[in-house]
Amino acid sequence: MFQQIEQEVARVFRAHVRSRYGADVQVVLEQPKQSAFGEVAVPVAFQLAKQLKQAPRVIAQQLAAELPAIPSIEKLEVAGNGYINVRFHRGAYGHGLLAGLEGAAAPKDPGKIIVEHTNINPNKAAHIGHLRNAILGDTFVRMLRSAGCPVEVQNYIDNTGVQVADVVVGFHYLEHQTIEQVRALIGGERPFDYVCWDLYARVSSYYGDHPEALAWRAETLHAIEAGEGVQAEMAHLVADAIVQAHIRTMLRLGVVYDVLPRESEILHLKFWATAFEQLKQRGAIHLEAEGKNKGCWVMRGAAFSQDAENPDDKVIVRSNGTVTYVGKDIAYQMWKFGLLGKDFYYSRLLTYPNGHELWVSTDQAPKVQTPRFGAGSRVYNVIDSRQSYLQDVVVAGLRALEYNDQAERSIHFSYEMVALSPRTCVQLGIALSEEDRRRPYVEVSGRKGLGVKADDLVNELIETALKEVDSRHPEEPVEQRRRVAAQIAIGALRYFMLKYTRNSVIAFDFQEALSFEGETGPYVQYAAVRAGNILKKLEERGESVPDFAAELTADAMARQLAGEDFWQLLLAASKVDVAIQRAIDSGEPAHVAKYGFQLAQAFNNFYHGYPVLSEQNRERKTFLLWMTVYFRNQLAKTLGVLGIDVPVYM
RNA sequence: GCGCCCGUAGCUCAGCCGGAUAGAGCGACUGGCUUCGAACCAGUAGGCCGGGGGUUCGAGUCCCUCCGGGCGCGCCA
Repeated sequence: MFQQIEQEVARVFRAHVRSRYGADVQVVLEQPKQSAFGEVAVPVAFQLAKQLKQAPRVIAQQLAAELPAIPSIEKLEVAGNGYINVRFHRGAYGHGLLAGLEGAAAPKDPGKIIVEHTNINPNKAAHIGHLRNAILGDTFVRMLRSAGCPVEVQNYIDNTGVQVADVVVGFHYLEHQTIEQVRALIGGERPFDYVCWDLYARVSSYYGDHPEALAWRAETLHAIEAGEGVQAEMAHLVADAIVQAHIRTMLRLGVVYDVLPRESEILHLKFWATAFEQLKQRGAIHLEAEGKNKGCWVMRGAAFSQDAENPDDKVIVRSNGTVTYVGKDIAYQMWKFGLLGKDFYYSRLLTYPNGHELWVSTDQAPKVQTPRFGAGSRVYNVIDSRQSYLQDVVVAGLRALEYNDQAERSIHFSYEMVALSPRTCVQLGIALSEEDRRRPYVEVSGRKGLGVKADDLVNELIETALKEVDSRHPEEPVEQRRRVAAQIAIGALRYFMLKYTRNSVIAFDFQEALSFEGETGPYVQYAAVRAGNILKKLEERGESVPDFAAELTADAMARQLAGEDFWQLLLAASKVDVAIQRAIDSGEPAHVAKYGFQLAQAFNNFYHGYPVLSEQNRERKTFLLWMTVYFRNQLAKTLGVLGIDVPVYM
């Protein structure tokens, strides 16, 4: 509703400026600095001042006096040096919201959007850095879907890479385990992804002491690529089991996927060979005849490097004929846009509890009809900012193939790393140097096995939340208390990962993450629960929710919204879609989180200032109840976009 | 060396395309529970928006420069 009025205001202003001054301006609308100034501010007089050589204030006065009437607008006021502040017709606005005239705006670009996120090496348990990736990606997907965009969620699985090979080295060469023994571990007491977490760290440190052991890695990689031998079989076993573990971990946070494209199929279905041909034909890469890259197929550094002076070329195919990670990524990116002329086969990996199906790539033609994936019109790759150089190379590859539109629509949705606060390092028993102790944060290393595992963190959050829930609701069933505690824990975690903008390094701190007060997920959840409590209490008293549409006429709305308090509250609550759209445009899920927090603050204000149930005036009480229902719905909608549930009680 | 990111209240961070008096949470200090349950609310203190130049009607925001910090720059992924 807010958006529609904004569009209408901009349209009328633009048309009027064109006919009155013969100038075509893009009318931008702002939020007035102070809410008392009105709902929308139009600074168009400033834009015109230069062209017309007149004071902005004079132009603003002319515009305000002469602008054709807009039904949803009550009046225009000139303020400051030339702002035109717009005041909505409050009764009509409230009545419109009540009548459900929201109407989601149609997406500008109806094509399918692909969002790739999570993308964890399937060789060990997920850690908090992976959580930031998955939560950012998943929330962005929810934002896009909320705005009506069709979205496909991909989680790329590098099941044939060095990291998986290293764990196989650990099982096979260091521990002399057979396939059967590893299989037994998968169903064993200790979570398999935790077992691999430790083993991977051991293998990494073993390489440090015994560099000759790197031959084992080479042998294993070779076996994996050839698809033969016990190491290859073990690699599949390990990767598949770890993928299952990751999917379970992410499901706890409400993160689900549509398809898992795997590197093994990129290899077996010769995606690379196809891409290689295109790259060669179009001259995007060339065979280096001499120098340090002799015998390699390289991409010219000038194509992607920011360093104009002496750009280093990027090796795409090594002199031994094997393709690098970037090369494979170019092929994968081409597939995402439907530019490869090839597709995977798919098989169903599992069905989520809500019925959603998860598919995985395969190299075997299926006997039954399956969905198809890829061929998107816009691609977001949620990848940590440390890989921006490689992402630049991938985009340069598309450009070198003259897929300029697609290069334009390849978006590196980058974010900064999650480090640990020094305090949390000490808590985890990680040794710190004097220097580290003084830093605001300390980077952790998966190879050393240092860091916070995602499941450990979630477990700890649930235990902390459960203590609170138990103390407040000892009479409720244990199972339900656990469910509520889990919802609060996930709310806290998701909000924590979302409250920072993407290019801010998060210094993860247990104490902060475990907090449920202030600007946190539980604060927002609590507001929604409180709204629900009012309605629950109403029914307990034998009253029922009034027929709002029948009782709250536009006149009644106008009366109730005449006061500044209610009007500002309602206005804030009506802007969920505005906030989401703004967050999509700026690529910042944090903006939705911030909005949710402000919405909760607004409701807590309302809750504190206006006892709903004890209100004596009939119209006022009906209005307050409607506000309660409206707030609860808007809070729930915002939380839903953040991937956070509203518990039944708190 | 080159490139990218960051520097805003004691701490952690917001600040939309340059706009009106720079915001929030935490922490500190004062107050508020008669259950629509305080995981809350009200209030106080706290700022040369890293420094310096510029652009303009106007700069936390854009440009240049310096200082400080982080991250990249492999025939690893």
